[in-house]
Amino acid sequence: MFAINPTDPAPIWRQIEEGVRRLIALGALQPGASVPSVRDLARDLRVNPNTVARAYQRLAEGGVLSVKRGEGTYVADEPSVPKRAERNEALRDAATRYASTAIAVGAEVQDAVEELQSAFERVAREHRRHA
Amino acid sequence: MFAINPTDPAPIWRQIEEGVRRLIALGALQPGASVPSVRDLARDLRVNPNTVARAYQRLAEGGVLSVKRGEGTYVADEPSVPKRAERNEALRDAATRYASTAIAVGAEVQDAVEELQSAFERVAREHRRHA
DNA sequence: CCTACTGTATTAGATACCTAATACACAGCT
DNA sequence: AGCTGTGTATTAGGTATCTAATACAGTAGG
Repeated sequence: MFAINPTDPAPIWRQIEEGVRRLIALGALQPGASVPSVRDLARDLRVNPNTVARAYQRLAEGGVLSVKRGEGTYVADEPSVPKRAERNEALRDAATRYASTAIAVGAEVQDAVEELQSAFERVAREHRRHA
Repeated sequence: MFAINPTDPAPIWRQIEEGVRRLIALGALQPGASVPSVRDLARDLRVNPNTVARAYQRLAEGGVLSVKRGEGTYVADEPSVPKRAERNEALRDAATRYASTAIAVGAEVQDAVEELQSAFERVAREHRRHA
């Protein structure tokens, strides 16, 4: 699936939440597909089942996953996508954080852009592999 | 100086540390210049003095700031800059985080790049203002 | 000397997060 | 029915962060 980054200050449940959204956005997880069970993913990520459960619950609330209690969890038939406003806000926020640290380490815009493009390819490729 | 982002999962002391590095990298804080006192900056950022102190101490350890106890804190005469290796690693890490969330919200590379460029300008401009 | 400002240190409390260990309720399958 | 695998809930303990309040130590200036 994906990996947890221990150096990322973001809480693990949020990393999981984002990871699932990523897989769906990339098409690695199609609508109706089943996602790993809470315990399976927890073992896979070397993480506590409660943490995975928290991420799944948030995704279910957000209409991204569909939970069938006792049976399993699936990608919703029509996975809800963030509205344009929220989407732009999130993107802008993330861009600000990236730009801030880039400037702090003395990088130029060009460096940051190149590194970003590499990251895009790398993340996408990594996901299509384990799909 | 700069602002604290409450939505940023990074701890406040790290945001302060990065903020100071940013100001120096942009030339808004020249070598030898005095930085606000612990209490002043704390009041300015609406934050506890201990949190600011922690950031200053780390920056002093890193050779970025020079502390004169009882007198004040100043930008080091030759502010140490991260080595190329660490710098690239940090940039790469930050780029990965940005790319990850960008993909998660369904953004394309072009969108992410544009937003990044805007963020660069915005952050730089914001700093030169309050310099 | 005294006051006012520096950075520093300590203690305590609150909150968020993660882990671990148990349970419980539901679905599917033999 | 019994077993196994689902998601869910609860309790406890540990760690990191932030805040608040209070001191202590050093410097500058009236």
